[in-house]
Amino acid sequence: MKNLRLTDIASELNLSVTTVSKALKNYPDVSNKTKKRVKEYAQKMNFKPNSFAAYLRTQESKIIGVVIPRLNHFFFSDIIKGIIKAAEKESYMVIVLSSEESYELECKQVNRLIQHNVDGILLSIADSTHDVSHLSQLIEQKIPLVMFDKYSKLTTCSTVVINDQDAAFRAVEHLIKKGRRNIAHFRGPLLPQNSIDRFLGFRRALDEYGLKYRKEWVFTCDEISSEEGYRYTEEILKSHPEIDAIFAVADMPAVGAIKCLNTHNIPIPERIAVMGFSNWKISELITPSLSTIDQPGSLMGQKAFEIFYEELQNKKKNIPIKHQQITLNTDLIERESTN
Amino acid sequence: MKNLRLTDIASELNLSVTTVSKALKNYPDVSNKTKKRVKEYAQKMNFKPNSFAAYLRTQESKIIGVVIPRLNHFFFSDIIKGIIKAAEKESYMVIVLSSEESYELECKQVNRLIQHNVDGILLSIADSTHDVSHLSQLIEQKIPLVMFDKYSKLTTCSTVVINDQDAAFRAVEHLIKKGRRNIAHFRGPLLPQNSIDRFLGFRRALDEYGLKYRKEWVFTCDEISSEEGYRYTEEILKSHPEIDAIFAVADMPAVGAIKCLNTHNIPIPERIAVMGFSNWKISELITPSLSTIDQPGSLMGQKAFEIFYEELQNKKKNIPIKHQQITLNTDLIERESTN
DNA sequence: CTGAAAGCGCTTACAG
DNA sequence: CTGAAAGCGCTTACAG
Repeated sequence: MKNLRLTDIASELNLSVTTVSKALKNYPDVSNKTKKRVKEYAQKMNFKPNSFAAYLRTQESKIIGVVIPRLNHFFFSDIIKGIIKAAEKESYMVIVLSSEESYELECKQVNRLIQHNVDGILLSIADSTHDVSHLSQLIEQKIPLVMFDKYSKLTTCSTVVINDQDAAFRAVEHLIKKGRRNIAHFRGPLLPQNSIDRFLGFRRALDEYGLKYRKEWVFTCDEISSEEGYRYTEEILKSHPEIDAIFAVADMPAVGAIKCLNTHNIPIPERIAVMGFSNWKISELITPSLSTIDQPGSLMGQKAFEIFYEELQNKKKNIPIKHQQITLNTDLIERESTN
Repeated sequence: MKNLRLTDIASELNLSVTTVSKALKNYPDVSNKTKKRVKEYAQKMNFKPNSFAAYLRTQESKIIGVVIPRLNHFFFSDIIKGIIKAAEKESYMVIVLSSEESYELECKQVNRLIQHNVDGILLSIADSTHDVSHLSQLIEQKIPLVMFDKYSKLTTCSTVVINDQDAAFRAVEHLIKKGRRNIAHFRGPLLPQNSIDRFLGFRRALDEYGLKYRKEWVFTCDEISSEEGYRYTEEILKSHPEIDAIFAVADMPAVGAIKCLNTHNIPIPERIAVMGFSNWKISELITPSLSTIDQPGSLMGQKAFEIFYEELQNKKKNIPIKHQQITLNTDLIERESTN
């Protein structure tokens, strides 16, 4: 049982391939009667045009590529889910590739996708990406590019992000309102915009509430791992006993902090409150449960696809493309670790 | 900058398209000198043949489809990672689709992949799949199918699995050796083979160690969620105070159990020991950390791809396909929840 | 309103 | 050893 071809339908219905093709695509110069016949038969036989053959003519592959920094990462899985669902609605297939947070691999994956003639690329940049010429190249080739979550300000393309600075501000403000005055920050790596923005939100909250910024209370998590969170928390217990709250750039280091505090029998939040960022599943399951910022991953993926699709339609109609910068809302989730 | 075509290389080197194509594919009837010229130029220009055009002749799309029951699920992400890495080595692209544990959606996704001319399908069946004709159809169409993790005994295809019964046996044996005598089991849904096998492993351990099986100590987690684990643990505390250990079909219900015991200040493992299954990241991060069975997700994905690739090569050479049943090893991870 | 024909970029059987 | 030509399954400009 091979997939049905236009030729098969044509000979079955005693029509030409041309007419069948046009009927299926609703060309105005085909009689309604013929259209009806063809469509009904195609429907019955579950005919789908061979996308590879179609591509050769239309240069549209009906495939998009997605490049994310990590595959086995809850937040990105959520985004992928949103992308795949949105893509399904427009009969798009999704090829997923990972940069493993490596700049070189990111370049390579982008090139692989170009070679495979994807209609567009949705991408979240790797932490180590310092140069964006592989992305500018996409813009030049007029391949729609949408960046999500982790983006670069240097690339002129549409983006779907959250307001990291604002969300971080609210997270720290929450700690301050709970009476905390000596707040440490586990920040992310130096390069990515969102770890910078979360750090800036942290600083702005200190400023606005008249708390002094101490750079020795800022710890850099290059891996954004629970191990780093654990280690820095031990350091805090040893060398900075005055610290009464931790705001982490992500849930993983926050979970590491909680693990460390539990191990040392330090009461949370009485002695040290902990605030995460992302609202991974784990944050509600650990004891005590972790207060955090909820990021709408699936929605982010969905929006990213929708923008790509809009840009593609405009490109086909030769409408000049206006890049969009979409900022999604985040929610502060209060749980036991700060209450 | 469009992708380079054979025509471009041919005109650049004053050769025919035919010769260029043959040179690149190492046909014996092209002179070494020409081959060298062509290959060097192609290398320099980073030429990759357009896979869509190639497909039309060879019927090979260089794309495989993967269908998993859930996208944002740590274990499956791990498998996907293994698949993508292995696929990359053979220049294969991976299209990922989700069945969301729904039989209908699984059928639909398999059909979408066939329509898109994938060279093969790697699949883990949905919990609700009760009929496998959509899979038998693949075999009939000679589209290689490899099932991983969750498989059906009714489909004649290669599989990559773990020995669930044996792993479950060892998990329960571990609890028994720690002195537990009244062991509850949070089992998975009734249909999937691996929840059946884990249940059978549980029973066999009881039998071999002379413990009585009590069906009122078996609780079914249809969603395999932490919420179910939490709820059943409350029920145990209320109605079955003699229970001194829980063996859960997966980490999530086990984590729910720990959450519940923590909330009620029940000491773990002194009063109740808890054993999970899968070794998700979360299991080492909660307090107390969770003893569990480590499943090699990434390796499972890798093997699944490799088997598909082998079958495809054999199919091309018209070698009859021998299906392989691969069983990967699991490890028992002892952590605080049983020690 | 319908259809013959060209062409997308490859591969490969065939001719020279 | 090299190349002209056919053909994979579509789409679409063109002819009638």
